[in-house]
Amino acid sequence: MATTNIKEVAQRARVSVGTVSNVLNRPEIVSPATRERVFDAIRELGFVRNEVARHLRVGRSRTVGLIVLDVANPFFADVAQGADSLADEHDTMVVLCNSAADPARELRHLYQLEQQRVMGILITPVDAGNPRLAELAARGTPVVLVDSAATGLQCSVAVDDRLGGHIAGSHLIERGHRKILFVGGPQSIKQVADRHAGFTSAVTEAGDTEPGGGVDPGGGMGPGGGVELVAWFMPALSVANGRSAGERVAALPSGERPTAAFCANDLLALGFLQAMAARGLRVPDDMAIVGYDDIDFAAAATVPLSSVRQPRELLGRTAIDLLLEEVAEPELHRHRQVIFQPDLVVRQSSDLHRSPH
Amino acid sequence: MATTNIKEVAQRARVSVGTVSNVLNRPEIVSPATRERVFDAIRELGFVRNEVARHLRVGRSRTVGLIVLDVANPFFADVAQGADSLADEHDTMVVLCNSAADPARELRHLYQLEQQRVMGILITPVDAGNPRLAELAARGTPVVLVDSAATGLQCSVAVDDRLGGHIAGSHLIERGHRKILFVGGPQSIKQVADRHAGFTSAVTEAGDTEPGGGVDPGGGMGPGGGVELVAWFMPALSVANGRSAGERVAALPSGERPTAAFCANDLLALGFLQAMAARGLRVPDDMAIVGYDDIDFAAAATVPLSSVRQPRELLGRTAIDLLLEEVAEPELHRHRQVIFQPDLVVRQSSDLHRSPH
DNA sequence: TCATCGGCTTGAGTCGATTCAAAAAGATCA
DNA sequence: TGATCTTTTTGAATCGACTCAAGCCGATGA
Repeated sequence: MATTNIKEVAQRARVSVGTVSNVLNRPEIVSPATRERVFDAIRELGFVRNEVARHLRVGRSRTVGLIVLDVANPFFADVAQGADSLADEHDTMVVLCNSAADPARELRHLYQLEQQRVMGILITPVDAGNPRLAELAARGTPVVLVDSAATGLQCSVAVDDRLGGHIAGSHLIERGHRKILFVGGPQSIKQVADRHAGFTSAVTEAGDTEPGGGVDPGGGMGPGGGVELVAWFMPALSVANGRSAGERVAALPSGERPTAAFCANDLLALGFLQAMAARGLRVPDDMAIVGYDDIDFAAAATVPLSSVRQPRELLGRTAIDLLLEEVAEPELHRHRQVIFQPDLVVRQSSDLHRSPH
Repeated sequence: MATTNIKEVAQRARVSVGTVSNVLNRPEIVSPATRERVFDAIRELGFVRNEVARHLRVGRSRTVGLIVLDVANPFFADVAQGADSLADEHDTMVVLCNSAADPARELRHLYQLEQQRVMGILITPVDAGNPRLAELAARGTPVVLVDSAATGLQCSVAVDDRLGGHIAGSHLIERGHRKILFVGGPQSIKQVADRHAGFTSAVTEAGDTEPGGGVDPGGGMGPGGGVELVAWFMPALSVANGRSAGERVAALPSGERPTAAFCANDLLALGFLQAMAARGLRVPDDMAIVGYDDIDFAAAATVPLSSVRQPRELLGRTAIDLLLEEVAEPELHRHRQVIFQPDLVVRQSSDLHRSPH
């Protein structure tokens, strides 16, 4: 380890360590001649400042942790990109961590980041009610919830998932579907629960205006005159789980089979779509599909996918913005909950103009 | 900032700071009674060890930097996941950084990571010949090249890109194509150059055995009896660039238009495929397509995409492995270059059995 | 009772950069 | 030339945890 330190630089430039530090941090207070000598020494020795020591002394870090549910999901990649771009403008580094929706991994990352004394943590929590998050904040590490609304104890940026679910539901009902499947992930994930709730509410409203319509919003596949709803909660929001949900649906007798599916994210939807193709069901004729997130691949799918769009990069940027605001004035800071509106991008996968059956 | 330190813990437990440190690092040498008292104090105060101070003192960090060309590309997400999983087993943290194929961003990240005195850096360099990488290693931060072969100055893990290009080229020629387009990214990216070179070599070999075949491997669209090759190098390996290449090709008169395209990665290929659909060209009938990386979305595309598959997670795991090996015994360590073999997954996008024309 | 020994605990010194009061050097003016 | 400012530079103290030589203590054996 041939790491040069500030002391060697000082020796070489024939000044004190204090002066080298000044050159590094407030060059304007050092005389030009000295400053040049120090710069020369830095260059000759290949000196790179030890940020660890600096951090220990000043107590303030220049890195932010971002913990997401799934790095392999392009949605989060875009959120991360948004966060990174704004952080960069503030000379701050974002370290991206993957909880893979596993509470134990999430906890480990939280602990590691706290040990590192990062400036703050942006997190899409596995479980938004996790008391550890509040404890973290209390111990001095600000936390911003991303894609998940907070309850006042911390800042958050989110997209209205209930509204998104509602939009998707209304769209499918409007297109004439009367038996609709919701494909979700673990209900403990708030996004899943909210999208499902919004979706259900759309169905309920439709049932109210439906003449003689009996609605079954809860799940289960009972008979009923109005809109029938089934909900399946898969163990993860992945392509593979979407595929297995699709296969399960395709195996149903065509009379019992829903005519449309709303998937809680695009990965599920893409897997679901693959299963349809594999089982010879036509999309949207036999099965309409709406996804969520509108990742770039949604438009490039076997059948271009309708999807609820969220402002992905803006989510990331706003989260960093809230964090920087909190760090800049911890006293004055009032926690804020920012909520964006999603919108639906209709593509071929749900765009059947005639009513099915 | 209510951060408790080891001193407060010591006071509360009525022991010295040295003892608290011992409890933290070698609990077995502390008597059970004292140990318990200290653990109690830690719990009561909510003490979390300051990794920054620890790192400064012991000089060794427990984090590794991973700089990739594009976090939004699922290929790199999978590499990162592989790295993360092995690092986790060694109680080490991976911080993921995105260079976005921009040398300036890459440089900034290298600098930040060196300042943080990370244990080492895994990087998919924008320019593998960058002398900064060797300098970094010389100054004490080990570097492992990922998805890019090194020349002996450092460790590397890669997949044989020339071979991958060759496999793709042979496949298309075998399927009867005689006018083939290569869609690449910046030639400065080694993966692009190698895939192109391998691809060209496949064509050249085919030309040699072709009766009377004049081959034009370099690019340009001159006439010739054998296999004709065109190469377009787009500014980035993205879906958008693939789309614009596709539109450009679709605009050609059908006589001049290639019948097949090999794209340097799947993002390009997916964009290219979208453009074909938009312009009403059938895949694979009017245009066969082969991509590279075999990301999960390739199989889910409008027309399932043939693609050259790489062992993505294994790349990441192996990179961490090499790094840990180097860090464990810096003296004994001999740099190694690990190379994996790619293979082709044939799907519908290139699977036309009759010869085109 | 005293010397010896092993098991625990102590606390000063250290890692590298920053800070700031104080000293030194330089500039200005009478 | 000396007094008075102003501009630069200095170096000791500091951040929090780790290390290790030295000390303490109780037990054991003579």
